[in-house]
Amino acid sequence: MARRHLPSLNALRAFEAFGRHGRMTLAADELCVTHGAVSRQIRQLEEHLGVPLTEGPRSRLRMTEAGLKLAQALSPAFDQIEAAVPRPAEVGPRPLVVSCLPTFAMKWLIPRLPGFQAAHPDIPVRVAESNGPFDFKADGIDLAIRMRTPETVVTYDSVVTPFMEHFHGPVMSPERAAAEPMTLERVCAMPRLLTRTFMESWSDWARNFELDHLPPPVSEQEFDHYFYMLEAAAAGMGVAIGPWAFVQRDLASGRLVAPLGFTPGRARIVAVTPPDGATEAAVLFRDWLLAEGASTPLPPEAACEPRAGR
Amino acid sequence: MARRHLPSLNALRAFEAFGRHGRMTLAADELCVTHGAVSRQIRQLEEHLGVPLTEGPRSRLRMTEAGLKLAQALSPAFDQIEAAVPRPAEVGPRPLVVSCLPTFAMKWLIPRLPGFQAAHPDIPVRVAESNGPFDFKADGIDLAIRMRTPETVVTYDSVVTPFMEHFHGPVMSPERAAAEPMTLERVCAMPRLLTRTFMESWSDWARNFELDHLPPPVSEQEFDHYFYMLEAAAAGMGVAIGPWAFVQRDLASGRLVAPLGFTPGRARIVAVTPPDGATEAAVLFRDWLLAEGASTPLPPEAACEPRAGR
DNA sequence: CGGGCCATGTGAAGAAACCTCACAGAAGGC
DNA sequence: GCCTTCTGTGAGGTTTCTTCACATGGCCCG
Repeated sequence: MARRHLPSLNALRAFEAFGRHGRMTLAADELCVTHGAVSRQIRQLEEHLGVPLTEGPRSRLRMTEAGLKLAQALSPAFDQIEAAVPRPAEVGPRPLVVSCLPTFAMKWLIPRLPGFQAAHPDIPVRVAESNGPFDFKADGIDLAIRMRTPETVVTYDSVVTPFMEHFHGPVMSPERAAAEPMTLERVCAMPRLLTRTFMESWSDWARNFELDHLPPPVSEQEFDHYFYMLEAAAAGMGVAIGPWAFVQRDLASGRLVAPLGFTPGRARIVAVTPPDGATEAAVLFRDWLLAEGASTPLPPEAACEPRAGR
Repeated sequence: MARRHLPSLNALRAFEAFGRHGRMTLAADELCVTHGAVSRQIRQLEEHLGVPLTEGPRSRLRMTEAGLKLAQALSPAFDQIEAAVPRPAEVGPRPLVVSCLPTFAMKWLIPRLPGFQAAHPDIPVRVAESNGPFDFKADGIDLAIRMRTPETVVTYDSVVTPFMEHFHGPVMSPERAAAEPMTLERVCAMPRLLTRTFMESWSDWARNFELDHLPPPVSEQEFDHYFYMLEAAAAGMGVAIGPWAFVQRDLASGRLVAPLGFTPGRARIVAVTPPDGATEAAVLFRDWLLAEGASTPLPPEAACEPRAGR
C-alpha cells in the first residue's frame, strides 16, 4: 500500500545524472550507456509523472523548474545510497582518496584525471565528492580540494596549497543577456542564484568593483550544489556568480553567457593535506594539481571589463 | 567515473522493503511481486556486495548487522525519493491524509485499513508516514496518529483523542531468552535498544516496577525507526521495549519473545486533529480508530507479572 | 518423532524492461 | 548554406526480472 507508485528507479537515476551534467550525452557517459537510452528513460519518466522535466531546443536542452526541483532532491538521496552501500573489497594498493566539491570533480578534475593516471599508472585514485567539513583520518582522505577565502574559518591543522587562480563572473542564459547591452546595474537588478557551497560568492565578486554593498537583490534562490545553480542560470531563472573553471564548457557551448566577463576572486582553489605529513601519493597528486592549475587557460577577458579599477 | 558501481537499484529497494517488514513475503506484497522475486534480488545483492545480508534459518530469517546498517541507510534515502517525486495528479475526491509513525502504519494501521475502506468506500485514505512534528495546513494533513506521554511537549493547538491502550514490555530474540529463567535483573543487564521515535520508552516502562532509576545499561544502541529496533532485537543484539501493538505478530511467529510480559505504559496512542474543526472524513476516521482500538486484543499477560505492584 | 505448516530457495520458461544501432530532425556557428 | 552538436525515434536484440511450481529446512504440536 505504502510505497508502490514510484516510477522506475533507473529512470530516476538517469534523470538525476542528466540534472547534474546538463546534457544527456554526458549523463549517458556516466552511466555507461548510449544517449538514446537516457533519452528514453527521461521521456518515460515525464510520461509517468505527466510533468515536463525538460524544455528548450534539443541542442540546448534545459530542465524545467519542476525538473530542477526533482533533480535537486534526488541527488542527495542517491548520494546517501551510494555512501551506504559497502564497497566490494578493493583490490590492489590502497587508492589515493581525494575529497572534492562535486561540481569541481565533474567539471574540472575528472576530465583531467586520465593525465594523472597516465603519469602514475600505479596510483589508483578515488574521488570522494563532498563539500562539507572533513576529517582526514575518520574519512580516510589523503588530500582534499576546497575553495578558500582569506576569511575561511579553519578548524583543523593542515597544509594548504593553492594551485589555481580563481576567476569568476556573473553568468546567465543567452535569452536573459540578449535583451539589451548588459551593464553592472542591470546584472545587479536580476534575481540572484546562490549555492550553499560558497555563499560569499556575490560579495566576493562585488569587491572587484569597489562595491562594498551590492544593491539588495530583487530575489534570491539558494541551491545545494554549484551544478544546480548553474542549471538554474541556464534555465533563465536568474544570474549566478560562476567560477571560470566550472562554466568554461557551458560558455563554449552557448548554454551560458558571461556578459561582464570574469574577474579574479579572492577565493583560491586549494589542495589540503594532513598536518602530519602527506602520503607519497598525495604529494605527487598535489604536484600534478599545481602543474594542471598553471596550465589551465585563463578566461580570455580576464581582468578586463571591470567598470571600476582592479 | 563517479557513480557507477552501484548494485541494481531494484535489488536495493527489495532489500529495503525486506528490512522494514522483516520477512520476504511481506516485502514481496508491498512491491507487488512474488516472494521468489525478492529472494532472488536479495541473493543477487549479497553476491554483488560479497557480504551476507541475511542469516538464520529460512523460516526465521533475520538481517545481519551489515544488513541492518544498510537497510537503515536506505530507508531515508528512498523516503526522500518518494517525497521528491511529484504525484501524478490525483483523481476523484481529495483523499483523507493521515500522518502516522511508519511502524504503526505497517504493523497496525494498514492491515486494518480495508475495514475502513469497506465502511466508507467513498473516502480515499492516504497514509503519510512521518514521526516528526507536523503542520496540519502546510503538510495537508487531516489527522495525525502519535504517541503521547503526559509530559509530551505540545507546541500547537490541537484536539487529542486517545484511542488505544498502550502496553509494552521488553522483547528479545528467543536465543537470548532461552539461556535461563528471565528476571527483571537479567533484562536490565542486557544491551538496550532504543528508537529515536520514543526515547523515553525505557524510563516509562520502568515506572511500572517502581524503579525510579533503571540500572545504567551495559550498552545502548539507537535506531531511527521502531522496525529497525525490533529487527535488531530479533537479531539478538539486545533488548527493546516493544509496544504490544507492534510486536504482536512477531511474538506469534516466534521471532521475538517477551519473557516479562507486558505492562500498561503511560503513553497513549492518540489521534490528533486540527483545533479549528476536523473535516467530516477525519471525524469518521477518528471514530473508526476508537472502535478499532477498543477491539484490538490486549496482551494475554497484560497487567500480570510486574514484580512490583501496579 | 512424524506430519503439517510456514517461509524461503531454486530451475526453467516466459515477460518485461532496457539497450543499441542507425538514422532523422533541429538549432547554432562559421 | 554547410557543418557540427545534441536529442528524438523505429526496429530489433539482449539482459534482467518474474512467475510458477516444487524442493528444502525449521518449527510446532500432538
